[in-house]
Amino acid sequence: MPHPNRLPPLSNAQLEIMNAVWDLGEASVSDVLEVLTKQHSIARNTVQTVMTRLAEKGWLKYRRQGRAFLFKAAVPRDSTLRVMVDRLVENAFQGSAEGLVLAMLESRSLSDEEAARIQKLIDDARRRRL
Amino acid sequence: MPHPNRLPPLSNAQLEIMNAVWDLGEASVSDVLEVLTKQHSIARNTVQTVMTRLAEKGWLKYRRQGRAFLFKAAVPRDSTLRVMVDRLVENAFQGSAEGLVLAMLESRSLSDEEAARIQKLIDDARRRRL
DNA sequence: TGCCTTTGCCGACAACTGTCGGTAAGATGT
DNA sequence: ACATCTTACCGACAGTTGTCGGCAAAGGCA
Repeated sequence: MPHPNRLPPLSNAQLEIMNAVWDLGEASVSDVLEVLTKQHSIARNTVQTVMTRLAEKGWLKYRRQGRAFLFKAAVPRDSTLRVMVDRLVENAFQGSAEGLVLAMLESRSLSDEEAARIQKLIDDARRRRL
Repeated sequence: MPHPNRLPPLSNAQLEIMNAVWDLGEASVSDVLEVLTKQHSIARNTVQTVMTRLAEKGWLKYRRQGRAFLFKAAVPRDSTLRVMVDRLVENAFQGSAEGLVLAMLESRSLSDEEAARIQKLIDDARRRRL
């Protein structure tokens, strides 16, 4: 179970594929292709190539099933997301998580309902920790 | 004043340089080099190349001053950071800002003091908005 | 048996990135 | 005037990414 810190960062296209695999649990190239084509046009071989490269790098593992391969994520989604956020905080916000939240608040993409839910989230987390 | 949405995403090395330029306001290659070498070893030409390419892409603008060039960010830092966060929320958290906050909370990199300050931040923002 | 579909494999390619070296032209100091 | 320093300019190179095409084997169907 490699830690995502040791792995190179995921590009957007790679993340899309990882998301599909995380959602599906175990998936063939065709399965992932099916998911992705719902979002935008993409060739089978593109998916194949990216998945192979993700496996080479340790993001995916796979096993044969008959003639095809079934891929599974080699790294859990949540730890990967944590690392991504940590990196963003570190690189873009000089380590200030507040800075990140501030940026979210300034962006219209955060509604008041969401802000309220987030507050509750933090509230609960703090209560649990103290 | 291009909007960062129209610009290709910044890699890590590029972000480091943008950070230096944002901090300095207006900076020559040497100025940026000086800042970066405090963090890690890097050749002058590396900085030069990356800055030139950032200018080609519209992240930086520049003017001559004597023999050298002075660069300025062509895009404000805050809107760039907003876009970066929005993209992360979109691509990694399927649009859920809560998901991002949850990831931060799960990560040890968020102390309780920070959590408290963040709560206050959201509190203030909500009060101002309502 | 012969054809169509699915799938893997190999290779390709242009773009971008991070990294720098070499050269040469001005600016500066002695 | 000469040596040194600073800086821009040009070019290079290996690695990664996103994108796919073509071929061939394996399996299923008429």
